[in-house]
Amino acid sequence: MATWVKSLHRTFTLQQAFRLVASQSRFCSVTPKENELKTSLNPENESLLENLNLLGVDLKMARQRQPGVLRKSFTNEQGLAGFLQSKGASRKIVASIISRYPRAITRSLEHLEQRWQLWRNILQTDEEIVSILERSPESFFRSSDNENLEKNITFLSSLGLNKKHLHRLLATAPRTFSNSLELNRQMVEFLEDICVKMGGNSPEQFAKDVVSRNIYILIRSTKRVKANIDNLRASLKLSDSELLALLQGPGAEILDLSNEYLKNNFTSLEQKMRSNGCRKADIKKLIIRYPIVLYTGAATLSSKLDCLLKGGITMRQIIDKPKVLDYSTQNITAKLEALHRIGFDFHENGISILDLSRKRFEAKLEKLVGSPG
DNA sequence: CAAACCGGGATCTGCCATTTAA
DNA sequence: TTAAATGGCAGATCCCGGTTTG
Repeated sequence: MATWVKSLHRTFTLQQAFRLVASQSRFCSVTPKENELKTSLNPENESLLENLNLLGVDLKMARQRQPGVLRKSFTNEQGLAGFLQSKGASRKIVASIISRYPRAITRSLEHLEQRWQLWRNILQTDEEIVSILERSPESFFRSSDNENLEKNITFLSSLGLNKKHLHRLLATAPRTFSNSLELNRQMVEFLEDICVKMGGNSPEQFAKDVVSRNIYILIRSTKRVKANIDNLRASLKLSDSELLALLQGPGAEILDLSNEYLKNNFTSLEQKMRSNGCRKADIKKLIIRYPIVLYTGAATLSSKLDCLLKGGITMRQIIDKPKVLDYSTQNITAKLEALHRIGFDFHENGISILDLSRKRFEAKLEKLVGSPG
């Protein structure tokens, strides 16, 4: 009874009252067999199921994800639906949200209103929030702790992240804001510790730089990030200052990769380069200058390198100009073909031309054709 | 002027396991 | 003992163009 009373603070509809009576009478009339005792004592709420059905919710999916929600006596599916629709979500979106994260229907209007406002402090429009909820309902609904959300915003701001950073963070890694403040704090402190241990003198700046360069870092475990840092340091034999510079710079982008994936990518790149006559120093140089090379899966990277080598480009040139690896194999192939047609000489002219956006490349190509040389 | 530098945009969730709360 | 809350995991690039530099 106590829990019922507690949940009564939110809108109490006639429908919900009816549902209570219905489920009680069902409870009384059933004489369960022993092996069915559990489910019969706490069956799914029929009128809730009906409600959800009317909303277009995929019950099978909801049941599979959070079965307990379907057994609750008091829920707020209508309030939630109305709320989301008032923010511009279509019926279909609402149904999809509830199907994928049923617990959403346990939130009160008051709570929803408050949480939405907090998100609106960072995101400009309701549409933007709706699109994030559609993408990832869990990020918004998994935690019911608005106070914690508020503290997170304060905390992240205190790191020196400005409005634009926060926007990017919430828009692309919304889970960050549902983390407990403590978890976020741990990651930040972990990063600051790294900086201090490596002899850096501005740990706060370091942490801020890493977070703003890798917006996914706060939804990773410190264990994972630590393992990646340790592996990078060991496999590249980095000094403290080298490591610090790498992490504070472009290296931050690969810290959130899963440990095995990063390790595999490194090993396979190393092998590939060795078999093409590179030495340890070459490998180190490439990765330090262009750590994102490790972001690419082994198979993809390998065929990309093959494509370049086959096109008459040397490993040496790639190491000196790693940005050419930015583009897809397909893109590179097309450029190589176009350049081959006009007899472009990479030895003479370098490979910078490959590291050009489509527009710039085409403009360049036109010039080369127009004035041969 | 071209080349080099540099950062940002799109996207990045959905599930499972464990801990905590009622 | 449930359900809620929370933490953590695997997954796996490409492209563009403004600005600075030479």
